[in-house]
Amino acid sequence: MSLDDLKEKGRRAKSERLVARSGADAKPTLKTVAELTGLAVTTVSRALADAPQIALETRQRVRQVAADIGYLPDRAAQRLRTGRTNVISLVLDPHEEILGYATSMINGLTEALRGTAYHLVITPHFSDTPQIEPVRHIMRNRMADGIVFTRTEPGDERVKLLMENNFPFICHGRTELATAHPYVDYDNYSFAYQAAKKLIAAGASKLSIILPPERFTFAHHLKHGFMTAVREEGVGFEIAKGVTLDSKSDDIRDYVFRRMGEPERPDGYICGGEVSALAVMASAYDHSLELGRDIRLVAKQTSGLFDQIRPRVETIYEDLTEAGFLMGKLLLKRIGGPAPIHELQALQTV
Amino acid sequence: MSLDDLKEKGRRAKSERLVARSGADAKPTLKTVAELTGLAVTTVSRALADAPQIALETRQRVRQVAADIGYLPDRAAQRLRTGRTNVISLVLDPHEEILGYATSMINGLTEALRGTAYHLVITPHFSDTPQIEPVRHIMRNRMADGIVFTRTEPGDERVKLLMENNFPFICHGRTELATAHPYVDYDNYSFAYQAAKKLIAAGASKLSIILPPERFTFAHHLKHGFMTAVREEGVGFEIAKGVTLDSKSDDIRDYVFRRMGEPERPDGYICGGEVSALAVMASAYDHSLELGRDIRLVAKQTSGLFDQIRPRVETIYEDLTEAGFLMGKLLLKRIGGPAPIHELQALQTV
DNA sequence: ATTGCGATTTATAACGATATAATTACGGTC
DNA sequence: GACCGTAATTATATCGTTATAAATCGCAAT
Repeated sequence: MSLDDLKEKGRRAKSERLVARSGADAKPTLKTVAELTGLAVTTVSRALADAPQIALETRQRVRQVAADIGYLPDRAAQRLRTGRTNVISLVLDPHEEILGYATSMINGLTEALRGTAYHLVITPHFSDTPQIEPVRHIMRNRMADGIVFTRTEPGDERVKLLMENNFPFICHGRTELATAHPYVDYDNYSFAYQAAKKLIAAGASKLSIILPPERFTFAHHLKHGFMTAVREEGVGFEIAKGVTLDSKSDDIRDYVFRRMGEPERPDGYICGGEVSALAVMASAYDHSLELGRDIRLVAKQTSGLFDQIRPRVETIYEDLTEAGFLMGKLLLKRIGGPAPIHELQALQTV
Repeated sequence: MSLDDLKEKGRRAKSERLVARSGADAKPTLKTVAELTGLAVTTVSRALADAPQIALETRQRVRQVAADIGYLPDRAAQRLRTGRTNVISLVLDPHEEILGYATSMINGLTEALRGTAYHLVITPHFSDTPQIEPVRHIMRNRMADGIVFTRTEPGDERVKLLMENNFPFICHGRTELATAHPYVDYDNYSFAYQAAKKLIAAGASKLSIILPPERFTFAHHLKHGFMTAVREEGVGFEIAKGVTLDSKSDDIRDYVFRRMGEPERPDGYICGGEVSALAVMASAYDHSLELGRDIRLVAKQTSGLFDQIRPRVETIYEDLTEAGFLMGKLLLKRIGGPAPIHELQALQTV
């Protein structure tokens, strides 16, 4: 086909388009583009997919026309035909009400998904059903191309299930399974270790740490880092009993308040979350104990919140937005092709 | 479980999948149910839809078989055929970093959507594109059956667009347009009014309020409530200049701190958000001003955060989770059939 | 027996995309 | 000019569902 022919074809297409404009306000489909270009639907499809068998010239022309009329492929049709959903599911545990936890993750994820065809679907996991249910459901019914979840456990059933079925996923936190799996984690060991060292260096003689529920892997990491530090320093310590970072904040405060009134009370607290840190501060306040003198505190900071808290508290930062972003990117890499797992792991430093 | 065990399990899963191609383990479709019941696909479809033309006995039998084999309709196919997406889009502004704002909304929304066929998709609205873009995109390309958005403006373009096109939506906050539209709002007028009255009753003589950016309707409501109260009481007042609730929290603190060092400083602050309230508290602390004596504060509380803040701060509660829940329910009602708009409006009391 | 009718069920055709197989066009070779 | 191979395009079938139209059945009325 000569250049002139192509130009002619283009002109024809253009005028037809003007005619069609008035006729159909309807949503443009491949058929629309096909009619405008005078090509077959199949050709248009392949042209837009940049298939090498389609002449470069044609590809460009199709691309142009598609852009002109604002053609966007129908997700449902693509999904039905290809089996790909273009959906990433974020399984959220409503217990994670730790202020901006979910928000930060979501912001990071959407940023990672930006410019891709992927949509982010929030799948709640209601407390009256087993943790694994939403994951199984998404996988079995192909509701998404990839799953993101959090609060990973040492022998996490979700990880097992997804690995067995070779289903793309990424989780925040990691298991203790022998098999490697994709994850993004924060170095909670170092967090607790360094927090303890800081407290001790500041003069604390008996440390206390409030841990997450024991079923989560990061509870073990925190505990391990904590124990290593206190043993190295030979300092007194205790682990908060009866409350966890998941407890209602009032319960945490009640516990800490009570403990502060007892003999041999701890004088250094490590808090893995912002709310629990505030609860410790409130307890100290209610006991008229002065922070930084009677009681010391190192908290994990995941938002800008503690910049406004007085008296100033020593914090160590965990970037959850970045974690979300990383998870998104790694998951996309995994979905694109089966990337080697060692490339799908990331440990954020303290 | 050992590495080899996992690998073996993986292999098994893989081969099962291959064998299952046409077997009973394949994802069940209408066709599967049709074959099992000896009925036509059409009949099964209608039976599951509880069409009255299908014999009751048949309906029950189909329902039973479908349940037995765990049949679930394919969303993509349904969407393609019916045009309904079974998706609700929540358009999120990443600027809404007001701690748990988004999380609360999402929790409420998922609770409202629970048990329905609707999925919640998070659509971010990036600051480098016009606010209306994601909404227009969702509407034009039928990416969702309904839209939820927040931070409504007096002449909100999104509301106009969606109303004009009769597209189901609900927003948090309301416009000042002549046309009624669905919304869920909080009574910010009363909030500011009552907050001011509380401060005055407690002895404050010059009030200050930090407002949201002026383009949002609720900024006007807050201002109006505030102004009404201070005029009624004939007390001094000012409106924070140069900072809004959307400002970086450090900037808010810097502003308040500076203002507190100047003559004729306000002695009563009204904060529409938790972070700004903390910034005021931090400023007071940094000036060694005592809260409740030198400076008073009434804050809007949307989480349990302030239960842990000391000294205790007077707050007025806004339930964002409930707002999300309400929005979900009202939107579903609107989607189900065109409910009269007056039934789709809710004003949460202070 | 034939017709008609309501009650059920079924066949067919789409929705919009893509994978696969088939077709056309074109230049070069003998 | 017939033949071939490559490049480019097109036809057909299909994903799983539902809307529409058509068909079947049993039974009563004629």
